[in-house]
Amino acid sequence: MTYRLNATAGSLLGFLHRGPSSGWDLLATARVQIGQFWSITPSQVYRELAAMQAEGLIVAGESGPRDRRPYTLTDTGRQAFTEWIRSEPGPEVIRYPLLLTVAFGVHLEPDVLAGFLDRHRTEHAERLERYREVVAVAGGEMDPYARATLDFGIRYETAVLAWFDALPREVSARAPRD
Amino acid sequence: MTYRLNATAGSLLGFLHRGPSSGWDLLATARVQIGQFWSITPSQVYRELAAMQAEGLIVAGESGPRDRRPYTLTDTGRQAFTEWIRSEPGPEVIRYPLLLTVAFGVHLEPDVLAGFLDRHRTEHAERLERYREVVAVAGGEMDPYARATLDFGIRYETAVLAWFDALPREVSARAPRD
DNA sequence: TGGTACATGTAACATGTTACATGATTAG
DNA sequence: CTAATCATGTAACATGTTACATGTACCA
Repeated sequence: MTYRLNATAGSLLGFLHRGPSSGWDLLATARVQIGQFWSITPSQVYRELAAMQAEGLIVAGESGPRDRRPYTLTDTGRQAFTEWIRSEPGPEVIRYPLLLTVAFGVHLEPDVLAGFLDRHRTEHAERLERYREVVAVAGGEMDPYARATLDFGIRYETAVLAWFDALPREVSARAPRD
Repeated sequence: MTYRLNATAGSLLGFLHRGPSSGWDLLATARVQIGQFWSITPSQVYRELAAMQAEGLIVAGESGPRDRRPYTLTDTGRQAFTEWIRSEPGPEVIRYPLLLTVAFGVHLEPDVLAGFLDRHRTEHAERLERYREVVAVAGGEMDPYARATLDFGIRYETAVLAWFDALPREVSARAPRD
């Protein structure tokens, strides 16, 4: 029985297949590649790396400049990753506090709710814009898997924007003042 | 400074505005009303209820049949809820393990990945079906806020299904066997 | 009258978040 | 030479998950 990986640890191992890398770099990579649907904080990265090293899934190399400590995948780690990636992915979890606010919108001043909706809509629009730029710039040479997850992001943001725009006045309108 | 609520606790207080209710019933209500974008387990409910009672946001009534213990909102609780609902909703969090699997799809046998995709697609299709039925049955008399969150679910599931269907063969196809 | 679903909870653990501490290096 | 950023990490806490324990009421 090998060490049971959680999804965050599994992803880190996945990135280590590309070669040795430091926690800092892994964090940056993760944020770019899977950040849209799998958030990761620095603490988590270092915690998982420490745990995985203790289990022998990775080994730390000599620390380089600025204490950069490159981690390398071991055979045990490779095996653990393979096991993880082959296991049935767990259920999707969406936690969208804005929707809670909407759900209890009766208890909220229309102006306040409208403000929340505005800000969140803007954020989604910006994200969509960013994804589209990535496709425009790098779309051609992306591998089909990365491309598929990016496409998910684009479709998701598009759908969310359409939702914002279809919201009935009672929900989204600021109270008229005159 | 009143007690700082988390979103789960805030939602429970929100439901208590409709009248006293037991933990069990709150759980059922939450699963129906906000379960699509805010998962809740029994443990959480009882833990938050205990904490909120300790803070005086709610009071437990006489336990009825089967130990049902109805909780009632206090004025302090009402105030805490108002404060919570008026606070800027936090960022959205999506955690979709299937997308991690896709992202690392290079390391996975095509058949296995195709199987995962199949099962998840089915689940999304079923969910969409369920939402549509709710609209068909209760759509008319739903309040616009509940309707808006349900609409979010419908648009989300629709977009996800479209994503599944647009996946390129390299990603979604089972290896041809012959 | 025996099984099933109801109803509340506790304990242990896994994961995620926030805040902070520390020192190294680089850019201006 | 000094401020900003890089890079690693720890500590404390909040939240979420899983497994289990306990007893109650209803229904066949």
